[in-house]
Amino acid sequence: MVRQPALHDRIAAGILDAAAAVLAERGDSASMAEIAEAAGVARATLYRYFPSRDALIQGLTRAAFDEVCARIADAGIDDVPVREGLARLVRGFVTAGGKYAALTEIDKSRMEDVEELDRRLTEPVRELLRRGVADGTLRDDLPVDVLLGLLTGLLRNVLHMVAGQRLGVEQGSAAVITVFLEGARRP
Amino acid sequence: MVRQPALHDRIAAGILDAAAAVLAERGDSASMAEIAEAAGVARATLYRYFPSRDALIQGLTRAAFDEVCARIADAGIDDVPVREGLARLVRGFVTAGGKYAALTEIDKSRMEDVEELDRRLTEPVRELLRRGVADGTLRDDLPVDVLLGLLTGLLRNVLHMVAGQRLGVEQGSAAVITVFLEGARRP
DNA sequence: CACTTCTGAGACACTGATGTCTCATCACGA
DNA sequence: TCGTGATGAGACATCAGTGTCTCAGAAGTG
Repeated sequence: MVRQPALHDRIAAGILDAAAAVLAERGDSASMAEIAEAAGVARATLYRYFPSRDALIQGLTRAAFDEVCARIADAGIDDVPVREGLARLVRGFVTAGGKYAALTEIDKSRMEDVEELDRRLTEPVRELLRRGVADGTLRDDLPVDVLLGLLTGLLRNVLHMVAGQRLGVEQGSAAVITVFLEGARRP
Repeated sequence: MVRQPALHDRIAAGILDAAAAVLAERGDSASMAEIAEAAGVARATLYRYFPSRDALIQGLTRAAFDEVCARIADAGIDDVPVREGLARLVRGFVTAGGKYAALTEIDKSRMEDVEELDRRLTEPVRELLRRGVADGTLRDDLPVDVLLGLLTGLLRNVLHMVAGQRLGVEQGSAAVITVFLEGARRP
C-alpha cells in the first residue's frame, strides 16, 4: 500500500501550511514539536515528510516563493500602466503571500539560494518601480530600493494582519494599493 | 576598585547596542557568544552584566521602549495639528528607534510585560490617528488598527534600512512621513 | 476483506547553546 | 604606584531541541 501521490502531497502541503502559521507567530523559536502538533501529525511523521528542520524551511521557502512568483507572473504587471501593474502586484501578493509571511519571521541569512529566490521575486517589482519613476507615475526623489522597502513594509504588515485574520484580503490589498500609490505618487 | 557607575553603565550600554545590532540581523538565532563577540567582551562578562539571555532581552526591550517613548513624549504630538504630529512622531521614531528595530526580529510572545510596553508605545499613536480620522485629516475607510499597521510597516522597514546604513535618518523620516501622510490622507 | 505501508507514541542519542565557575592577568580609581 | 575588583579564557554541567528508531495499531488500497 503505497500512498497515492495525491494524498501524500496533500499531507505534505498541510504540514507546510501549519509550519507557515507557527513560524509566522513564533519565528525561529518555533520548535519542530510545535509544528508537528499544529499539523496534526506526530513529530516522527513530520520528519518522515521533511527529514530535517532545514529541509522543512527549504520546502516552505520554495512553496512560498513559487506561489507568490507565479501569481505575480500571471498578473502581467509589465503589460499595463504602472499604477495598474502595482495594483495587480499587490493583489497577487496579498492573495498568495500567506506562506511568505512566515518567511519574514525567520533568519534567512544562512539559507542557500535565498538571494537568488529573493532576486527572482523582487526583480519584476523593481523593474515596475523603475518604470514608474521613469514615466513620471512615481516620485523620483527616493531610490528605487527605498520605494521597494516602503512597499514591502506595507505588504509585510498587511500579510500578517491577513494571516491573523484581523483583515480581509480585499481590504488589505486595497489599503496597500491606495496608500502606496498615493504616497509614492509624483507630486 | 569598584567601577564608576558611568563606566559600568557605558559598558552595559555598549553591550545593549551590540545586542541590538546582532539581533536585528539574526533574530532569535543570534547566540550569546555572537553578541558577546560583537560587544567586544567575553561571554562570561556578558553574563556578569546580564545574568541570562532573558535578562539581556529584557534590558534591551526596556531601553528600546524608553528611548522611543521618551522621544515621542518630547515631541508634543498632541499639541499640534495631526499632520505635524505625525511628522514629529515619525522623526522621533526613526531617530531613536535603532534598538527597536532589533525587537521586530525576535519572538516576544513569551515575554513579560510586552503588551503593557507595546500599549504604552502605541496608545499615543492610536490617539493621534483617531484624532486624524475624526478631524478629517486621515481617511476613515480603514480601521485605526489597520492605519497603525501600515504606519508601523513603513517604519519597521525604514528602521532596518537606517540601521543597516542603507538610508539616512533624515531621508528615511521624510520618506515615511510623506508616503504615509499622502497615502492615508482623506480624499 | 486482506495485505502492506503508514503512523503515533515514546525511548534514546546527540549537540549547540545557555549558564556557571575558576584563576591568572588586566585595568580602574584613589 | 598600588590594591582591588573586573575581565578573558577556558573548562564544565545542564538541557531543550533535533534527529533517529522501534513496534503495535491504524489506515489506505486493490
